[in-house]
Amino acid sequence: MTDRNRRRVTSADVARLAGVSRATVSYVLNETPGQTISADTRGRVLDAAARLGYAPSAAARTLRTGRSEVVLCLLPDWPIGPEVGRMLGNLSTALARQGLTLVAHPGNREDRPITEIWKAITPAAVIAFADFSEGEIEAMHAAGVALVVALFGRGPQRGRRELEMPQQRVGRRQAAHLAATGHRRIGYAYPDDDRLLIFAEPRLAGVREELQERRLPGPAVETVALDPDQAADCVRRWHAAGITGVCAYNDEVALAVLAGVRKLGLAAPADLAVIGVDDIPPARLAAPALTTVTTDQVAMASYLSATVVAAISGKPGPAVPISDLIRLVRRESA
Amino acid sequence: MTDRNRRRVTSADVARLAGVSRATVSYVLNETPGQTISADTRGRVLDAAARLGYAPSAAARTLRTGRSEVVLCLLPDWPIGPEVGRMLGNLSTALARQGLTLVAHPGNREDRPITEIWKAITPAAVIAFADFSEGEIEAMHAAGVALVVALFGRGPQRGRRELEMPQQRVGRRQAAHLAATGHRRIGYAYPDDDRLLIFAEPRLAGVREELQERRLPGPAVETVALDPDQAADCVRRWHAAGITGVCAYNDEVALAVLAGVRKLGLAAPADLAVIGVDDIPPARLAAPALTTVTTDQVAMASYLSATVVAAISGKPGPAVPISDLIRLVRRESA
DNA sequence: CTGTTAGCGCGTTCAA
DNA sequence: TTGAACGCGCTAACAG
Repeated sequence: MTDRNRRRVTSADVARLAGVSRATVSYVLNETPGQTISADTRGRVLDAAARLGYAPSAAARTLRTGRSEVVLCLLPDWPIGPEVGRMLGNLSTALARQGLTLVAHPGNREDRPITEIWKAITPAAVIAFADFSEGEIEAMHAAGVALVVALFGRGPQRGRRELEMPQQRVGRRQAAHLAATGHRRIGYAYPDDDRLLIFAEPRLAGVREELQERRLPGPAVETVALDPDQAADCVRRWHAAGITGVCAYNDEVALAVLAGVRKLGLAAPADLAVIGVDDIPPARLAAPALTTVTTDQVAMASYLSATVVAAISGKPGPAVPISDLIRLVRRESA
Repeated sequence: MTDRNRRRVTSADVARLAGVSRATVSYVLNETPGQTISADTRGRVLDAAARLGYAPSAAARTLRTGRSEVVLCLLPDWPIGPEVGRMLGNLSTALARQGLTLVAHPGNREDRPITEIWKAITPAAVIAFADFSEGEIEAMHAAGVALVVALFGRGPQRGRRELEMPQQRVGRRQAAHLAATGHRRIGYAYPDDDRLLIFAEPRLAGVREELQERRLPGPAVETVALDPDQAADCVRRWHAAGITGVCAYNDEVALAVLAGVRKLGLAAPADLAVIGVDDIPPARLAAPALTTVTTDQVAMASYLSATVVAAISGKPGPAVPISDLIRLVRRESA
């Protein structure tokens, strides 16, 4: 039944079967405003298209309109967890509502330069976790990419820094909770992976700010690896220094701290309170259940989506929604 | 300095600056075999292209050649963890070596149908986690997609089932370890999420097979939610039924079982041995450290990549590498 | 109001 | 090394 090696079905095929011109097909299928097509013709075209299984060539359309409906997200080269996954899902949904398709490119550092990637896609916009170089932004605009957004990154840059502020607030929230529950000497568990620095720096900065505002001493920073023994060493040092509460970079690091605490025969939060970030599933399954801070991914995604849509259509983006983005999930560890 | 609203740089611009025809530009830039271009001309073209920052339009190229360099991966709508992330990264690298660009689409079920997605991309191949319907496969081929691969799925289907077998082996490996360490009555911790069924079924089937071969009673299956209390109920039932070892669907479920064990004041592996799948970072940080089974993502990715590349070029794919894909990470819980 | 003709957008490739 | 046609959908201009 199915012819294996037939040509693509084009709008010309539909036109032929419907007995109309290609232009008419286009008008009907796109519901072009300002064009009046009789219900009869409409029906014939629609019918023919359905019968043939017509799918317009994205390439041709993109070529003609100079704009694709695709938004490209360049993923960071560090391991992406469920949080990023959720965020992408939400963003995808939000963009889909605007007729945009989100695709993500998993960026391994050994891969060819990102140039190759957007060249192959011709996206309407590019969203990345790290900064772009001036040259890259240059080149993308030259290639017709409307918008380039960097989610995180340091240094003066033309790309917007849409999500950096929330990251700092995450840190502040952690510190605030610890301070509010009576902790005075606080530690920070920094991740053992340079690639996470774009996230870790603003979070740590947030902790610093919060402590400063409350006139508490700055955090005792330890780099903690995802290993019970190494984490135990850090815990020992914190304990010896009179630290009673620790903000961890994320839940995984917090879990490592908890493992260290257990290893030393100590208890959380009695000997050391621990608070993470993300609320990954294992957090509530830890011993003790991990207190953590999450961001409202749905709100974040729809904000980001609005920014992208606005920028593509040349309008100014929405204001950053500062409130209610961050939530504390209080469990047992702090 | 940078003109904000200039036109795209096209091959015509390069041709003009280099003082040659567009055809020549194309030949030089693509290093078309069978064409002889003088070193001088070559140099001028290359130089002009670089000076203008020329990036060929992917859309035009795709339109003309009828084939894009993009491989689209349709992600499942369940939360993707670090394992899938790693796999995508590896696959991306492997495909990049072949000149293909991998992009992933995070598929939320509320999104528009997948049709919209490949229409917007025109990929050379589509890889998906779940099965496609006959109609979808039909439509994709009609739209010029060369290859459609379903990674998992049940039912007779034209799409290949490239990774299903390894999943069964994962289950077998879990059961084999438990059996080898003296367990006779074994439980299976099934995930509390219907969307995971495509993974869960083959894994459970693998456990069943292994037990059957060893003439042991079939697994006592419990659906365990990611919640300490509910997990404790399951553990209680297992314990009462004389089950001494449990294979969990994945590490998260295993962590839940472990939480249940602790909750009841029992100990792992003394009262109940637990073995997971994936080796997520929290696994080694659990109490006790979780024994688990992993698959060699790099090998898997390069195998999958080879399959895609072969199929795109019309050659038969490589054989499934059955050996050394699955590794046991033995820690304390089993 | 209905629908058609014609040409564009851009890289590729055959025939000259 | 080049002119010219092609792949496919969009849309301004135009004719019934």
